[in-house]
Amino acid sequence: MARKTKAEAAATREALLDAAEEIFLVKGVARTSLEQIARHAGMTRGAVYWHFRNKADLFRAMLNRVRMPFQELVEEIGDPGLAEAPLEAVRLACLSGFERLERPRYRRVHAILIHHCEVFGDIDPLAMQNEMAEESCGALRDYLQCAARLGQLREDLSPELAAKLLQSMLGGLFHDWLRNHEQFSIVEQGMVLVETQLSLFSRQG
Amino acid sequence: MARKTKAEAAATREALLDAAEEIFLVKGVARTSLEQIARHAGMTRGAVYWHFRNKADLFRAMLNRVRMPFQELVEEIGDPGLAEAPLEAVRLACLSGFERLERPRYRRVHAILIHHCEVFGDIDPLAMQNEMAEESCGALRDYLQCAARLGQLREDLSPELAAKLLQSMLGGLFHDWLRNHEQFSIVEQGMVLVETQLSLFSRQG
DNA sequence: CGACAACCATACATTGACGAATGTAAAAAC
DNA sequence: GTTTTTACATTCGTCAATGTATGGTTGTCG
Repeated sequence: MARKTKAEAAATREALLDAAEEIFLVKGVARTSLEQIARHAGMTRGAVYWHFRNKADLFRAMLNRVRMPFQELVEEIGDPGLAEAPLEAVRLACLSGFERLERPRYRRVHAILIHHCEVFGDIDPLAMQNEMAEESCGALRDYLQCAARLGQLREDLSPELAAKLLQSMLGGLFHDWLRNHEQFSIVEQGMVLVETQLSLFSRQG
Repeated sequence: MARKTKAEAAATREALLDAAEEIFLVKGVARTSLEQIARHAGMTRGAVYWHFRNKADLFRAMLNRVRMPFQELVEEIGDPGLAEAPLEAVRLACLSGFERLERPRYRRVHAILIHHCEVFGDIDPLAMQNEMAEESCGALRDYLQCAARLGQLREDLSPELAAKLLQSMLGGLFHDWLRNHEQFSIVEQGMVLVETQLSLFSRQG
């Protein structure tokens, strides 16, 4: 095959990743061959093995397009008055996260990671989920501890417990929605749940 | 090979299912061959193909050993005074469910279904999870509606919303614990979360 | 304006899992 | 006691997927 220009080569790389997302989501990671991915992108396996060493490498590249640490969601808001309103910061961060998840690429990749892949090669999706969970839980705990210091939490509720409650609820919602996103809108439903949960946490709930 | 007695044959069938559970949990369903299952049970693939038509059939048989509908958990309690205390009924049902999950067989099979298998053959684990989720959510809604009629819920909280909140929280807890059960005890941690959530729901929280 | 290396297609070798066919020895049935 | 069936073990053909080696253009850089 003839050599492509650098931009064209980068485009076929993205096309391969797009095709992988779509097929992984439908057939699962284990049951999709590199041949199917290549054909769906209008290429052959040669292109795949040029851009990626193997399926695990391709999988990692797919994940790297959608990294979304929790801290980024808060910084993304950029409101400087949030240090005194940690509960509102959590609310806005959830909103920001939900809106991102509605973008097809984010939704698909997270659905694949959580619901459509097993361990394979040197990839351990459960370990990745553990990292994500611990990171978000830690961030939530920080904000709720801050809220507790400011007296914005019920006195009979420890911030650690509230953080775990909220994190479990968010995780459950996340899983449910990723299982089939057509059942409900995660922005609408999620914000209703987050707001009622936070109002139950707050002093004058 | 020599023929075994009926009891011995049933025992090897169970041994094959036990072996499948253990290996599925470690290597994932897709990456374990029937050969590995048979060898781990001290048999060969011939035994597997005698007792099961194929891998999907074996998988279904594995699931059938641990069916646990939500309603059963309530009936299992058998306390007749529960019609007037629906929140307590929910609490006890959660306790009963948590205790069951700590039994290795239940824990392993659910972990496999949720975290260690993709679609394969005519098996769709996500559809099964959907059924489980809708069933438990429906049951929770019934109990919380009952609680609302009895005036045991905060007036500013609809029972439907409370049910979704609780169901999401339980689902998140469920997923987190099944991901690695050594992180915490689901009976202890789960009951703390359920009780605080229910107390936040109740009128004099 | 060459020469090289990038970009991808094609062909080939290897692996390993499945499923079916067949063998067999003992338990059940009569 | 003979026959039949059960409960496996063994073997083998097939096929799909992987990985590698190789070839052929054509951008791109000195």
